[in-house]
Amino acid sequence: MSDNTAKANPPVTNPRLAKEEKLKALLSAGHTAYPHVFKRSHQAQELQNKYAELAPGAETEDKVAVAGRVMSSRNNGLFLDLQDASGKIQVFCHKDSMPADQLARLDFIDIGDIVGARGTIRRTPRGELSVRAVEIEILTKSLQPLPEKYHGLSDVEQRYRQRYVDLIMNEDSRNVLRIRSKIVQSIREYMNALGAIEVETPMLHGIMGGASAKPFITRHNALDADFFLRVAPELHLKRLIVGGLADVVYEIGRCFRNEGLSIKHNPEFTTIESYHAYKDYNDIMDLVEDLVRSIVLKIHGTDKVIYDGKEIDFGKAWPRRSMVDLVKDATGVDFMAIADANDAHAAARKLQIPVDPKAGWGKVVEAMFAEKVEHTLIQPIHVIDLPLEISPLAKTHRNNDRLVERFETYINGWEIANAFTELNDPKIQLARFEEQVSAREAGDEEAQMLDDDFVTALEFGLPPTAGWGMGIDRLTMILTDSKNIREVIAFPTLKPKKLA
RNA sequence: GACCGCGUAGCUCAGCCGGUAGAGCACAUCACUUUUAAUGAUGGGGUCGUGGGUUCGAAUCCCACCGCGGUCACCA
Repeated sequence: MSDNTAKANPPVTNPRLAKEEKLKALLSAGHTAYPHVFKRSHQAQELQNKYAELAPGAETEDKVAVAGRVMSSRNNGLFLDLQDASGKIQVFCHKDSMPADQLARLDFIDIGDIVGARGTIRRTPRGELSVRAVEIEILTKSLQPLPEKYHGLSDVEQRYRQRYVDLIMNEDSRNVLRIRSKIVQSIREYMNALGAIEVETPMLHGIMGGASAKPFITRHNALDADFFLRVAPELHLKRLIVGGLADVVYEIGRCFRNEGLSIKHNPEFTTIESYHAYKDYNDIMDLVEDLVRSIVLKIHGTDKVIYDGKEIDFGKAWPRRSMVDLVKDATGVDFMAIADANDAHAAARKLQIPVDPKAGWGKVVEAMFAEKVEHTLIQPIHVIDLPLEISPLAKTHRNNDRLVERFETYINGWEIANAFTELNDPKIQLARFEEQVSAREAGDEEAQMLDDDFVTALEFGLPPTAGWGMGIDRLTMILTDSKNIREVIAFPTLKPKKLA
């Protein structure tokens, strides 16, 4: 208003308030802070590529229009660094190139604002490709101060809670999520090329099944019913094979497990699961190996990847070793020579590995594997022929009734994929479900529930089928050298901030 | 869930054997028209995570709580 009011107010020094003041000034000067559109001619990286050979000091008449966020400003706005989704380009705002009214707009522009600039391409004598601006325009006024330009945003909590700030500031964060997108896209392309069809099955399940896990429970009001958020899409996908929808179906989507968080576990995570009629687990081993190798090649251009300083070689043929053999290599104990659970427990005690006293032979073997073998499996390997006891949905091994035709693929000591020849005998499936129910009643919260309708589906007839699932988050971690699963998830689960 | 560590300005960090809070960036004003973390001068900005305790006095010591990270346990 009057000069008096202006003088009465102390100078605005809070960065946030200063931006509000500048917004007001911008509006009173007759500009808009949020115009509807700006016609760009190029992205920054396109120009960097197109003019890669332009010599320092060279001026062109080539007119371009660029837009992006102002990441830094030097010499009083003479040089602005614009960042767009492709990269960066400098905007050069010289008084000799800009009409006075355009030059005056610089007063309203802050670091963090999104601006558009029109002008000609040049390379400065110091070698920086620049747009010599004739016109400049605020496309979006930013009201929040950006983190410090040199160190950026490093506070882990804030990076995840305000991922948009992290993405503005950290190219590494942008790259990880971009690679994740490419991985998912590569999987789709691969599956579609097989003639598979992509499907979507329910996330709200009335019965928990498809994996051993603790579920989230939620409520549908109108139906007055509780639902489980799915722990796996498995049982629905097999129903689609029963229905003959396609010989190969796959789903890429979220699963939810109500368990602990860790650098390898987020409560919601993404898997691909796929089912293949008239195939067995041997076929799936070939498929998983070929698929993963092709993704690695597409992402990295080589079949070798460095994770945490270790080279992982996806190129060589992946070994196929039985779980019991691997345990034998690591411990000297041949569990196939051990007939019953008591002897298995005795062997575990001798190896000083704690095991749940209720565990049967199969769970003891699994515990030995988890303790002695798992972490050593850095290079890709298919661990095959797992105990039946821990595999209620897999078909009994054709040569050994204590085992199933199942494999887990390990890379970097982590289970990346899990697959089996599907159990399709409805009577055996019913019996396996009943064992799960008993385990549940005995206190095993992760045991599955009896899915009657799934048994009915099997009674209609599931063709010989093999299926598999793969954790996309973990694969992405390995391919982006990420040490924490939260890095590969745009918005990882965090405890909600309590309101004061 | 258990244990260990961390929480100071918008951001990155000092300060922590108790004596009433500092730097750089950012912000404001000024100077400067070929910079690259631009530069120089001046200035403003803090419930030191929250609550309680010990003390003449607490960012600093103690306790509880909240949030985050790491390790372990369960799990993909």
